[in-house]
Amino acid sequence: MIACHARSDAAFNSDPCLNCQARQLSVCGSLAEDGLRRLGQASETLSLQPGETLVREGDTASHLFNITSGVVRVYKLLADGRRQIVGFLFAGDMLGLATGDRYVFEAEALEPVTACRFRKSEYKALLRELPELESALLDRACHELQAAQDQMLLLGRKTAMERLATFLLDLAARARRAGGPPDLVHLPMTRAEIADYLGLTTETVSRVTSRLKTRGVIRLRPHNTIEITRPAALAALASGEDPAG
Amino acid sequence: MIACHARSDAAFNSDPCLNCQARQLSVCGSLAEDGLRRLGQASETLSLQPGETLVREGDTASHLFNITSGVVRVYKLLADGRRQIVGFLFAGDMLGLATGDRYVFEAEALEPVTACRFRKSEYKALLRELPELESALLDRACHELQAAQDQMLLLGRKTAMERLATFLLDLAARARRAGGPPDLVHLPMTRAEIADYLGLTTETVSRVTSRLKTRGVIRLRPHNTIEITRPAALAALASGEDPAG
DNA sequence: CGAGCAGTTGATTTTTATCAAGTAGCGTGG
DNA sequence: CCACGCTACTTGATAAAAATCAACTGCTCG
Repeated sequence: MIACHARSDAAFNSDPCLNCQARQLSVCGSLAEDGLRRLGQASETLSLQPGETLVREGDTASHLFNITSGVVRVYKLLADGRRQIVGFLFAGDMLGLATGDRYVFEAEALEPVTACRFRKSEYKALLRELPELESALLDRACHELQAAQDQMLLLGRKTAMERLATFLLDLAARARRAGGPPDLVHLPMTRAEIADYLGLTTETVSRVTSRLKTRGVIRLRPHNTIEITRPAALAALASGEDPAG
Repeated sequence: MIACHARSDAAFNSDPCLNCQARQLSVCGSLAEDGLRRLGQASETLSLQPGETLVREGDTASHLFNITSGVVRVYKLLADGRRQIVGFLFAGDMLGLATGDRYVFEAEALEPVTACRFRKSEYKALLRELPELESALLDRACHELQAAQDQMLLLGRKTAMERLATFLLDLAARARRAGGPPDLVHLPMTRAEIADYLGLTTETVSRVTSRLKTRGVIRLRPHNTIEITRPAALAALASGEDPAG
C-alpha cells in the first residue's frame, strides 16, 4: 500500500498544469509542445450522450481517456445490482491509468460529454520521452488516493447527514475553484446517483435534503441547483460537530 | 480524478521489484545500484513497538517511509473519535508519498515494526536521476487507487457478512502471495481494528465471525489464526451470491 | 397539456449500533 | 508453575439509523 498525504484542499484542481480544457490534452503545462502534438495526433475525440458508456467492466484496457467537458460517473456493481459510484469525473480528469489488462469499473456519461481517447501504447512511448508527465500523473494519483481515503471515512463512519453535507461542500469547493459563484452549486446528478455515491438510498438523500432545507441551511433553486444559505452550519454538520445531527 | 483499472489480483504484490525486504530500500529491481546506495545513505532505520506512532495527522510531511517488517495501521479520525482505518501496511509498503505539506492521517505500529525513513528532498533528487522509480511508484499508486475503490464498494454497499468475508479472502490472498499456507490466515489486528477497517463495530465483527464458525466456513485456531475450511463458500458470501447472507 | 420520471413523504421493517454482562486468553509476577 | 488481572472477545437485549415498501407530487420535455 502507498499512503499519500496531500491535504484535500483546493490546491490540486486549481493547478493550471492539469487543466485540460484549453488544449486538447495537456497534463503538465511544462510539457514540450512537441510531445503534446504527438499525443494529440494519436488521439481521437469522443462525444457521448447522457447514459452512453465510456468503458465497461471487463473490457480490454487499451485506452486512456481525458474528459474535456461534461460529467462522467465511474462505478462498480455487485452481482445483484447494488451499485457504488466511486467517483464523478469532470473536465480535465483522466480515466484508465494503471497497468491491468481489463477495466474494473463502468464509466458512463452523466450529461453530454466530450473526451479525448488515446492508445496506451502511445502514452507509454510518450512517457519515455517526457518524464515530467509521469511526475505530474504520480502527483495526481496520490491526490486521488487521498480523496479516496476521505471517501472511505465518509462511507465507513459518517451519518447520512454528515455524508450529504460533506458532498455538498465538496461540490461547492469544486465550483468555486472553477470560478463559479460561491455557495451556489449545480447538481448534474440525480438523487439516485448521489445515493450510490454516498452509500445511501434515494429516499434517505431526499429526506436529509429536506431536513437541511427546513433548517434553513440550504435552499433549492430551479435547474437542480442548491444554494448554501448557511455555509458554516453545513460545515459543522459535515464534520459531525453539530450535536443535533 | 484519475480512475485506474488494474485488477486487484496477485500480480502487484508478488512483483519482486517492489519487495523491499531484501535490500534496505528498493522500489524497482532495475534501479541503478548507485541510486539505491544514495537513498540508503540518506535514510534512517526505525524500530517501533506496538502502538507507537509513525506519523501523526497535521505533522509536517517531511519524510517518506518504507515498511520493512511488521504491520502498520493507517487511519483517519472524526472530531468525536470515530475512526476509519484506511489501510494496513505490510513489509514493502510505502507511506507518505504525495505533495501536501502536512500528513492527513495517523500511522501507528500494530505489531513491532521496522521501517526505513528518508527525507522527501532526497527522494526528489533521486527521482530526477532515476525516472524508472517514478514509473514504478505511479504503477503502485494506481494499484492502490483500485484497491481503494474496491474498499468504497465494500463500505458503501456490502453487508456485514460480505465485508468480513471479503476481508478474510484478501488476507488469505496476501498470505498466499507471501508464500504462506493457503486457507490459513493470521490476524495481526484486533476485532476493534477489523471493525474500524470494515466500517462496523467489534460486536458485529464478533457476531459475524461466530456465524461463519457455526456454518463451518471457518475455524478459529490459536494465536489469532483463522482456517478457511470452505473457501468457495466464503467467496460466495464475499460477493453476495449467498442468498442466506 | 399531459405523460413519465425524478423526487418527496409516510409507515414499517431490517440491519447494525449501542448498552450490558459475562468469558477466555495471555502475560506478569509471585 | 500457577494465580491473578487485564484486555480482547463473545453473547444477549434493546435502540437507533437507514432501508424498504408504498403512495403521492411536481418538474420537464415532448
